[in-house]
Amino acid sequence: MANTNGPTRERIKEEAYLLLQEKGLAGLSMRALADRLHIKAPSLYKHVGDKEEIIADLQARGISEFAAIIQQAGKSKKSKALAYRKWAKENPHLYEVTLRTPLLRSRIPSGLEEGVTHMIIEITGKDHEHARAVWALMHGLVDLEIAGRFPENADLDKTWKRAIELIG
Amino acid sequence: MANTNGPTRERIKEEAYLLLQEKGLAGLSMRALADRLHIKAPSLYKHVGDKEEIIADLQARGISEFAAIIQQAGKSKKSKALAYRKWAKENPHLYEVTLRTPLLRSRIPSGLEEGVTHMIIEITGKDHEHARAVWALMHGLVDLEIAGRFPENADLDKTWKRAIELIG
DNA sequence: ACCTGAACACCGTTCAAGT
DNA sequence: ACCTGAACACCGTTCAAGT
Repeated sequence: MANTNGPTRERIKEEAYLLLQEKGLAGLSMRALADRLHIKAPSLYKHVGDKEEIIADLQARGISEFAAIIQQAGKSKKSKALAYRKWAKENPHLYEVTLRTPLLRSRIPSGLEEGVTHMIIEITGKDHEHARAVWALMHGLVDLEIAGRFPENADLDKTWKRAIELIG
Repeated sequence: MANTNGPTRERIKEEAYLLLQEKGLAGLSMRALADRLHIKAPSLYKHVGDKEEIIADLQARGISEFAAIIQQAGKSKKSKALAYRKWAKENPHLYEVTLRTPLLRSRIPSGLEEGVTHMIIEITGKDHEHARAVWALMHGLVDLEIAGRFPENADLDKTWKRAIELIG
């Protein structure tokens, strides 16, 4: 035996997070993850069910981080919106897993998603429909920006300013 | 020789489009594409440079279709918005390649992207910033809807109505 | 000029075998 | 209880060899 103690489930998920931040979603393979833990890929399956379990854990982490960031931001809608953008740009890989990958609802802690929805409704101060439209606007801006979809000469600060006016 | 005529580049790209519509982006592999053309995967490389060339072609097709759909829709912003939603929902795989996959700018016909940008600005009737915010809102709504991100009991018709009011 | 099998460097996952 | 090598069914792509 090379190791006296194998990695715990927590250790695996933490290492998956670090690997994601370093190499992105495409670089997060079971083999690469196993390498970092100094075990072989098949051994991972003694600790986690499958790769989806790892992805679901990262999504839960992303949702929690996101909620914390928005709550800590200033009270105005503008502060909240700019915090959303800042967080997404600073954590593009986590953003991709959390918001650009189908949500593994059955595998994340129940209540997590609902909590965030509730928070957004409180911030926007109106009903579900308005809250969803606001969220879609923020998400759309971030998504198109991360994907490099806006032309290079686009003034995105100005675009966000205008978007925030829209939802004011 | 099994075939007297191998597939043309056009035939390959058309078959790629059909395969995409049937099996989605994940099902669009070079091997599966070759199977449909009754050749082996390595033979594809005598006709196309690589898989990116095929993806770029699909993106160009998606952009063109999208532009046509929006132009054909009624003149009001509401009609245009609902046409956007309808097209995306009816062509989720093409939407994914075209708008959820990094745009291969260097490999699509020049002017295509700019043409669409120009069109959106004309429709929204204001400046670049406003047009981008409107586009982000539409894209965000579609993206979250396709990804199944809204709760199951969400009334999306109502959400779109509210979003359209926002940009009125 | 076009097509092929074999190969390379990858995936996620299973399983019998070892300790 | 945990780890392993070998294997299976996949990827995109290259290349020498055939016609």
